[in-house]
Amino acid sequence: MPHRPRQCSIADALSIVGERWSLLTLREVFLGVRRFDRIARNTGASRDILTARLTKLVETGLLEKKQYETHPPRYEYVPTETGQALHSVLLSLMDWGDRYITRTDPPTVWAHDCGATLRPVMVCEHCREPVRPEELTVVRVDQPNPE
Amino acid sequence: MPHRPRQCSIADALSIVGERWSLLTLREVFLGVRRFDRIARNTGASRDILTARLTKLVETGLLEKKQYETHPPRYEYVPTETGQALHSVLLSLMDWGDRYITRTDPPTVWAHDCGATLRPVMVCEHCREPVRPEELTVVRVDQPNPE
DNA sequence: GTGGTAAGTTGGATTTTCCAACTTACCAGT
DNA sequence: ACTGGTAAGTTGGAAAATCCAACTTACCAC
Repeated sequence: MPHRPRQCSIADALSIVGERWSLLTLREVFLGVRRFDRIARNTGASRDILTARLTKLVETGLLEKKQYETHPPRYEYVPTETGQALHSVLLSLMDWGDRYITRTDPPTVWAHDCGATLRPVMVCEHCREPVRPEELTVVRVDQPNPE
Repeated sequence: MPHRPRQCSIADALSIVGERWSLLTLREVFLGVRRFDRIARNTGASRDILTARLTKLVETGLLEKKQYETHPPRYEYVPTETGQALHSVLLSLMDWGDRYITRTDPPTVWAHDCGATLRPVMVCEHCREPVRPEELTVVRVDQPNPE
């Protein structure tokens, strides 16, 4: 019986943003840093790899490469709707890092338009209660290896 | 003036779970698959890399390695509280993948204890409204490169 | 003419990852 | 007793990804 990996949207997502520097590149873009040199400095990615990542993020439709000057040609990278939608993934990861890894004062703080400092909470759309892992059950899942 | 990368909890988080196979390994653990061979098959990770990842996840306190049999010794990996807390990051990533990448029927579906199929939504803890990127402002952020 | 900025590209070294085969130790069936 | 299967790795060598510093092109400012 052949074995295949589990079919899963997490794996699909990681095939787009799972390589090193992709998510930090998006972090910079979300913070408003949209040009090559600055993204390179702020992330620490080497320039050749950053070129590859930006190209991929453009090809996969997360960023758009816009020319903001013609002579000489200069570009900036702006998020598409698909790219924007990843913001909550980064907020989620940031919140986890804040709580369990960094442990000092959060290095980055966002304010919500409601006036409060943002504390992102994941809730169930239906009942609006926070999602706790122990209150979840798998309904359907790809089963690559029958028991 | 020396350049340093931005100090950030996303980077801190990725230093723990940003390598290839870490998040898929955690996905399996959250789905209840907690033994080496099965995790290897379901993720597709090669065995040596999986060994390294599991070791790191144990060392960083996301998983606990429990012996469930002594002769011969056999182990299983169970999430700690820190590990559990990553579940919402994976839900967030899964939701993004479902919506923008996979586009077919979601391969994995969770039910919430309230009875509904889970649709995870990120809200502001204070006002309980969904977090939309355009309603956020950076309050404080490490500035590695002064303008 | 000199220096600086922006957005890359290049070559070569280093590090990670992949892959298949091997190991140890037990159990189950014939 | 022998054969096959399972579990949890370990090993050696090849392949791929990443890192790094230097180079390029084209403009502008002094």
